[in-house]
Amino acid sequence: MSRPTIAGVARAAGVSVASVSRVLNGLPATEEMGERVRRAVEELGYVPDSRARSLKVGRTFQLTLAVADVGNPVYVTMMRAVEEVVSAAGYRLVVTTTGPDVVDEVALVRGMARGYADGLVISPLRVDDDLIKSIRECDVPVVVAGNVPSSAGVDTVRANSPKGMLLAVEHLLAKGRRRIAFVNGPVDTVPGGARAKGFADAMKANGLRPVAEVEAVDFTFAAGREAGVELLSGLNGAPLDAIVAANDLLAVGIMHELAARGLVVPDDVAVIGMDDSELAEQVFPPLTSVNLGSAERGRRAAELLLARIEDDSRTPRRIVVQPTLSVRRSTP
Amino acid sequence: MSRPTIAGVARAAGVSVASVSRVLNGLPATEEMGERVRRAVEELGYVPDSRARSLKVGRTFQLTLAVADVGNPVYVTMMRAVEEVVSAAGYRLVVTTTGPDVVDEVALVRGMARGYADGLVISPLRVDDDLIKSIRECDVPVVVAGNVPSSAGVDTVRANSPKGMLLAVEHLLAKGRRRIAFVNGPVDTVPGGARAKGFADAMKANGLRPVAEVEAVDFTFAAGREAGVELLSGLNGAPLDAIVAANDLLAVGIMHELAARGLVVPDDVAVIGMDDSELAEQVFPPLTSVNLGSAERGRRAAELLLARIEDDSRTPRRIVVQPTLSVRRSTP
DNA sequence: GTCGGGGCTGTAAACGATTACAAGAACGAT
DNA sequence: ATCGTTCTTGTAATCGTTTACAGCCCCGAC
Repeated sequence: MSRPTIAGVARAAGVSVASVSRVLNGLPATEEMGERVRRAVEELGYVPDSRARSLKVGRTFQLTLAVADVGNPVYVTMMRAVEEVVSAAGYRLVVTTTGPDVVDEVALVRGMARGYADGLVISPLRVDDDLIKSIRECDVPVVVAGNVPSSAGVDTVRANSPKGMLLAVEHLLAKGRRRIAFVNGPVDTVPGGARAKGFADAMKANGLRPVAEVEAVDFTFAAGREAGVELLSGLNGAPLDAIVAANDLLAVGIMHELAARGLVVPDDVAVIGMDDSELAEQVFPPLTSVNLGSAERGRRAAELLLARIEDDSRTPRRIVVQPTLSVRRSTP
Repeated sequence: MSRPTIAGVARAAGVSVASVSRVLNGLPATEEMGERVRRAVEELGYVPDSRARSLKVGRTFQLTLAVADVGNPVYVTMMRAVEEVVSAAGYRLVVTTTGPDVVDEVALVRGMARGYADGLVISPLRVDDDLIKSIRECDVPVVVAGNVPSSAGVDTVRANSPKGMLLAVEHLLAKGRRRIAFVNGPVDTVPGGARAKGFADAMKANGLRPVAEVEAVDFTFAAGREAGVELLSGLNGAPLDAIVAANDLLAVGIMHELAARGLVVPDDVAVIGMDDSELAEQVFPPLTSVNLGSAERGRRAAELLLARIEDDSRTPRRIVVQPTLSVRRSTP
């Protein structure tokens, strides 16, 4: 009554287990052998046990994508891209979420050694030495979608935040907006840090000083809204005509707070987000957003992972994908 | 150089593999034994291989959640709820996406027999006899988050769409809107079918006839926008003061098309979505939406799954969770 | 007719854990 | 001193596959 094993199939077909295995894996066998085995398989409804199989062959044909927060629409873009590449290569993709804490990320990477998957793409929110160390020591290949120091010696695919910030700031300038505020996520995160620096540099390069800067508690919509409150009530009458947000969710949160105060986007205040996620085109007005290439990063990360699985001796690569600006109606 | 096995640890500690296993699993052992084993484990950086372990014990301690489209925000709500329950019970959650085709769903369910996970929560978009059959024959417990005929004899947790539609229609009526159109997703899907019937009944119960009905090609934002075009240009001047959409993404797509034609929500046309996903509060104006209890359905589904894993002989349960209405500003 | 070679096929040994069973040690009761 | 418990530890079987190796059969060449 319970699940048939390969031994059961062998018995039913009157052949050896080795032959069953061979037929199932497409190794040479006589026509008759193939027929008998296939019939027995069909009859018993046999399905090979992947645990036993991967124990023996040492591969699971599963790849893992780990992201911090499934609610952030930037990850769905990335997820789709990764999924496409890995499934074309014959792997299943499993997605897990780590949450915002680096200890959970470390635990996840360490856990990969248990043999859950053949490789991991991780997009870490926070990075510390422990995480780097665990990645380097990990027995399965890991590629990082995000920025880690090149000294770490791991495969990475990252965005060019500074360039992205430059696109944002210069777009605003071109539209005549010079009183720019910045809403960032936590600056102790990888994207938060990169964007803080990128924004500061972009402003300086254009001889501007930010009207205000506020740091949201995380990269969520609710945090954006709160940051909007803080920003707008902290102005004390200082003029403001544009806001750059560190991601789309924050931008959207801010837009709500602007609306609540009767300010209209983009006439009174222009808003630019980052990530160019699906959300950017869904909100109203549609959000101008810096496309940091999430889809391409996902694709490249997946390709890198597959290549490393193929050949683990390759020297680590560091790919950076360039941003573009998706102009929509939240800027003039 | 390669990964240490339990045998290596045993050798290093000068004890037997059985003792190592026992210590690691918290079975009784002397203080000294525990100490030696732990030291060897630490020293070698040993991590048990989960494949071997689950081959032997017959459990993977992984649970799978399968959804049609990770881009649909209703699933992130559900995902969060499921995650919470299963991780509290000591399981890892892996999320996979099936796509819109029933054959892929069937393949997924059949594939569960390979031992990837100890159980499955599936939220199928389309259901046919094959799918039901594969669920019943599946060697691991499956619970369906969605509507399947009670004759199927499987655990299900479903929403009460008809009741939800009633809430929507009666809310509009209470606000004085009587010229109501309906935008549905594909009517050959489970939610599409349920909502079509629910809407028709709700209208009839209130003595109303729909101004128009259109069927989008799927449940995405883009499809909503297209459906909006079709709806609005097909009116031929018929008066319209409210639209009910079968989910939030469709509703948002429609709102964009309304805006493009200079119609303002809710003054000219009220819009109601369904699912009450995070998107509903993120768009502008915030979307009134029927909360079909995705979070609770996720939670209940996960609990049902755990219960069935515990005791497979329980008779199948069918839970239905009741809707509520989240009133926001897209209705007057 | 014998021998060599090339395919198929079967037997059995892995893979890395858990666990039933047996054996040994320690200890108290008689 | 002997016996019986109880507690700890080790040996070996087992989970369900894959695959190295050896055996077999058949065929063609000498």
